[in-house]
Amino acid sequence: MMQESGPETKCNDSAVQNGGSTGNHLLECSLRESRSNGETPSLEASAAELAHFQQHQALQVARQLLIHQQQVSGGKTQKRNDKQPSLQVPVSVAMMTPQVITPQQMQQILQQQVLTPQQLQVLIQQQQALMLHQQLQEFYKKQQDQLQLQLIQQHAGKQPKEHILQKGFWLPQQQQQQQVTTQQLAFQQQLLQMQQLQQQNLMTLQRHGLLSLQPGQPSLPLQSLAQGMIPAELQQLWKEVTGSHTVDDGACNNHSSLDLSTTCVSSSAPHKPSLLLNPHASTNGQASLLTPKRESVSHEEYMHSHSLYGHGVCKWPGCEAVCDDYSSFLKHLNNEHALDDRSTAQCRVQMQVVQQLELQLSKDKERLQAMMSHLHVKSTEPKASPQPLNLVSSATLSKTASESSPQSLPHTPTTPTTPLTPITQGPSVITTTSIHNVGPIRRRYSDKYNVPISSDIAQNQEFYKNAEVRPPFTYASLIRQAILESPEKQLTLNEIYNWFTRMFAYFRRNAATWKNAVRHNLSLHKCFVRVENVKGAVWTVDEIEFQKRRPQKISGNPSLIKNIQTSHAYCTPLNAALQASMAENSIPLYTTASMGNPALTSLASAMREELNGVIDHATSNGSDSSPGRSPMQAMHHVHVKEEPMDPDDNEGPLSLVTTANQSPDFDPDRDYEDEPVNEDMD
DNA sequence: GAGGCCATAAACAGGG
DNA sequence: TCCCTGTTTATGGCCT
Repeated sequence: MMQESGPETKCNDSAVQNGGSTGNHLLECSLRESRSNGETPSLEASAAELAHFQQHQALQVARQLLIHQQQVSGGKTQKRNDKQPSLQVPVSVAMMTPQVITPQQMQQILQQQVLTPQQLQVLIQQQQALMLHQQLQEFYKKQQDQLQLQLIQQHAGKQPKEHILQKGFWLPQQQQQQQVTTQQLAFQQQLLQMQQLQQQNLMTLQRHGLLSLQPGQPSLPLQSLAQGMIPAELQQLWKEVTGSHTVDDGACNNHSSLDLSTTCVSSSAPHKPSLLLNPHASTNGQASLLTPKRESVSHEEYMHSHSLYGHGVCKWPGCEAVCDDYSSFLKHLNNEHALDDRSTAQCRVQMQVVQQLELQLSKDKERLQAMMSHLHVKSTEPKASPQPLNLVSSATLSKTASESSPQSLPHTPTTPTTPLTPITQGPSVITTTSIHNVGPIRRRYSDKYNVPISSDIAQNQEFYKNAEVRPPFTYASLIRQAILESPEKQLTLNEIYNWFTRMFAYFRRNAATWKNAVRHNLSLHKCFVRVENVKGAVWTVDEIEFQKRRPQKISGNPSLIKNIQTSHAYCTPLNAALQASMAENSIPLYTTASMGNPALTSLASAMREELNGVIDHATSNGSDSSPGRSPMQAMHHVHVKEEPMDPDDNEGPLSLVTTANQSPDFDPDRDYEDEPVNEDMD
């Protein structure tokens, strides 16, 4: 009745002409499939209704995306008859990639290795967003035309015969006319409903973490939604670059719907979703709201791909609810973080955080460029890895990791996360190596140097847990940290092993090697005391011995002092710069910044610790200048809690119990020993 | 170049 | 016998 063959064929053709992207192709397949079900005239009406419904679904998503783009591009009032083909590229995208890059150009970029995988990912996502936008513009326009045409046809009653199928019976003529009017009303109601749903969907997108992107990435939900619509070449390129597990884009699985099924699906009839957003390229291990349930992809693979879920904990800002498995997490997500005022407010806050981070990043990048140009420092790694913005020399991480891992551990720049700066593009920071050292260095830091191991581990806990990167600390420092983190300040050897494997992904390999080293260090260093226990033997830390390890040299060797001071002097202005930048961008340290944002939390923590260190450093220079106490010891003094000291002991911070467990990420009430340990990985 | 620190490897012994 | 734990020695790299 609706003469649907014409417009739909046009629509399909246009979809193919637009590059045959996966998403449109899926939609087209779906539409075509639905039409194929209604070949006989008697079924034409129902088929049309089905197609209508599917179009309605597709239109919802399309409009939702367009509206978001309108909001991004200036908050223009949405018009239902938005037929303007003008491409409103989001600012963040337009700034980066004003044009769609062809696959050939992308290939060229890849061959030239100008970009890091992270940069490439961002670029690809931007490209996806652009292409999706274009496709959706066109698709949406055609859908609008088609819908209007249908409305006009219904209204004018020009159909030769109106076969309205309702409940399986043919209606009399009066009922048919009434049905037409009813349809019109329903149609208008649907259109109104669409607008409401668009808003809901948008909020759901934010709720599902789409806006909690890493700094440097455009805060654009489209990039995730667009992942199913990239051209095959880009997908292939991206597969090659990231090696990420992607799902083959051949089959259309109706279970491959969205995590936001609560809105998209529930808002419609329980039909098979016609628009499938392909969960392609869970890029960078980062989250997408897409939680495909395809059988070809293991469920656990995607457990780690949801940015709101990690290590069995809901990462919704301020939540941290423990979810045993992914399904329980989803239940929790839908129950506890449903669309309400609170979640909406949190989303807004998160949006602001992301925006501020992006702003901060851009400013700091400019500042960095100015600094580097001023210092004539050659950009360390223009195509290289995201350097961790670690107060430890980031080069140490990679250097030591690569150096002492003959098994060629994957210390690639594409590790899941990096300390403090999960994704940065280009040289994020001037490392100490790039300034002070030329060539490889090998240095590991004990607590006696300028970086408290507790704070570093606490700040980069997730990084160390996930990335097989060697921590830049000695075995002795790590062992000590493990012992001091324990409630009773004593651990058995096996518990030390467990701490290593639990805290560091690096130590989940080559167990024989590092375990031997642990035993060796325990025996070798006098600071580790073996105490016979009822259950066996436990190891404790003799802080006196630990602090005495190299006091004379540090206090007596001017070069060492200078080195430490240099390091310290380097860290302090860095944090000052960070603080200034955050202040400049009005990022409160302990409010929104720390609200579920590990990066900012870490920054704040690092700055807090560093400021403590500076204060204490100044104090120690003045009053506490006892010989044998290194500047680091003085700094460390901030992080230690003095216990009743032996009055006869004048050796400085003796009998100290570090308060490492007061680090931001440490939960003193948490029984780490009860946690599952990767014993099987040995 | 010497000395120290550290990582790694290995041998060895004792106990469960 | 095997494994775990603990000790000791040797070697090499890196740094000061």
